[in-house]
Amino acid sequence: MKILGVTEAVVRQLQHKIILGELESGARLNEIQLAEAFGISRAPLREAFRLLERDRLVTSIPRKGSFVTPLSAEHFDEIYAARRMIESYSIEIFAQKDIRRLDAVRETLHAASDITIPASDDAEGMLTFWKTFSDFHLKLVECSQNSYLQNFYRVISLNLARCQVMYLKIPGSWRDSIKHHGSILALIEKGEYGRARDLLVRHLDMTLNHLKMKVQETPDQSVEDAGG
Amino acid sequence: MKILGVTEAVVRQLQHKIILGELESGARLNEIQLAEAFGISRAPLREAFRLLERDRLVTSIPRKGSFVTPLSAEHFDEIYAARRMIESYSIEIFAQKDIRRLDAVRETLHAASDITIPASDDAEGMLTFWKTFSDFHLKLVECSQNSYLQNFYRVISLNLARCQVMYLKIPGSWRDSIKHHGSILALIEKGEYGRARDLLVRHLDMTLNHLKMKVQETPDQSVEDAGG
DNA sequence: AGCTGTTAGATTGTCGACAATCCAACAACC
DNA sequence: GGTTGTTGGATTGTCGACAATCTAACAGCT
Repeated sequence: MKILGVTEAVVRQLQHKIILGELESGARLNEIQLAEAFGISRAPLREAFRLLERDRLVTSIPRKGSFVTPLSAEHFDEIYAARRMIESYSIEIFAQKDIRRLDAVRETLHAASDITIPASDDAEGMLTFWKTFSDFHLKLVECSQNSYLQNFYRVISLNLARCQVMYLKIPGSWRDSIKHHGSILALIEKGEYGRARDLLVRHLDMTLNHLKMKVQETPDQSVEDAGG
Repeated sequence: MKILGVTEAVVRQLQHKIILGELESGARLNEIQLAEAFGISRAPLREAFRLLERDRLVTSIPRKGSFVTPLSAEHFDEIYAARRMIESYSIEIFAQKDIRRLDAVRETLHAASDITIPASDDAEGMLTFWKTFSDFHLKLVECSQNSYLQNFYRVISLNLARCQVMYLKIPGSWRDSIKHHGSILALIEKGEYGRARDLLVRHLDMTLNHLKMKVQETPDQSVEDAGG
């Protein structure tokens, strides 16, 4: 129970709803309705919209309204291209700066290898599951010691989460991911940055392909009414 | 004279003030004072803050206030590293996708070659000067056809502008820049992407070095009171 | 019938006021 | 004298109401 921080709480809730798809891609976000639903006034809600807009989860059009940022198949390519770029760069940084702060990365990987795949209706489980995996890549990017990149990667990561929620249902591929992550980390530790980079890119491409296949299978999702 | 769009107008004005250094790095942004100065209420001003926060020009700390995002020498390195990464990537995309949409890039370059260096007290001139140059790089990034990258580059570009305002006073180096830009474009058009990339990186490194030298020369700036 | 102007409803934009919180100066105590 | 508790002012957070704007349905005209 929070004493204060209405905006913060609302941001987190909306964030989760958008990631989990409870608020559909492109859905209108009615200020009055949502304010009533959260039991707050419109002022902090609008603040929350701006924060979410910063993370590209919400798109506001002046005098028109705010919407859940649409996320189509083309965005998958963009997101993965951006990931490829940033994470490749991060590995290059290892080579250049000889950073040895991999403890945090290793920890996140360890956490990931223990986790179990959540059921499709287990929203909270899905979120922690996503967070665990995204943390590995995030820690990797943190090693670049570039705050701009970290910010950017956070945005990427959040939107990636929206994609991955669809992908989560594919069994087995997550086990492969954990293996890949381990191999990448091992290569970095051995100083074989080139091979680490290659494996990373291959891993990302594979994940992207799986994701796109999955989306092709289910071109239209059942529209769920999130009003009540 | 605008009929409506208070927030938009305020955003632009604050943006310019921050870029030009009229609002000092780290300066507190008092809501009441600024609202009065602009002749508006605090609501749209706060909205403006959130928008500027998205662009990393303003940093808000909950229940503490909003501040002009500090920009120290370390940020120069981060910004230029990010530029290097993104623009290198953009050139790689040329190689992969064989994009031939360079007309826009060429136009911006042409515009840049005509421009004259503004006087240090000519604020408007400085802004258009910056915009002209940043457009070249922005158009380059647009060729990547990745909206995430473009958004990110916009943020980079805005913060870069803050750096470059300091740099503007170095005569001659801008002429070099124009030459470099021309050479890079020519290499891309000839399909020599590797050399284009190398020149770009060299150009960025040189600019960064000039910038850092300039900053070293003037370690403390005269603090200007922007309150009245 | 199809198009355009009007109008009513809904929605966003803005405002001024109040409540909660933070900060700094001052006083009391060890 | 230094440290801690208190108190007042300043500032941010939140609210409800009004104004400006947009949307869409309806009526009137060609």
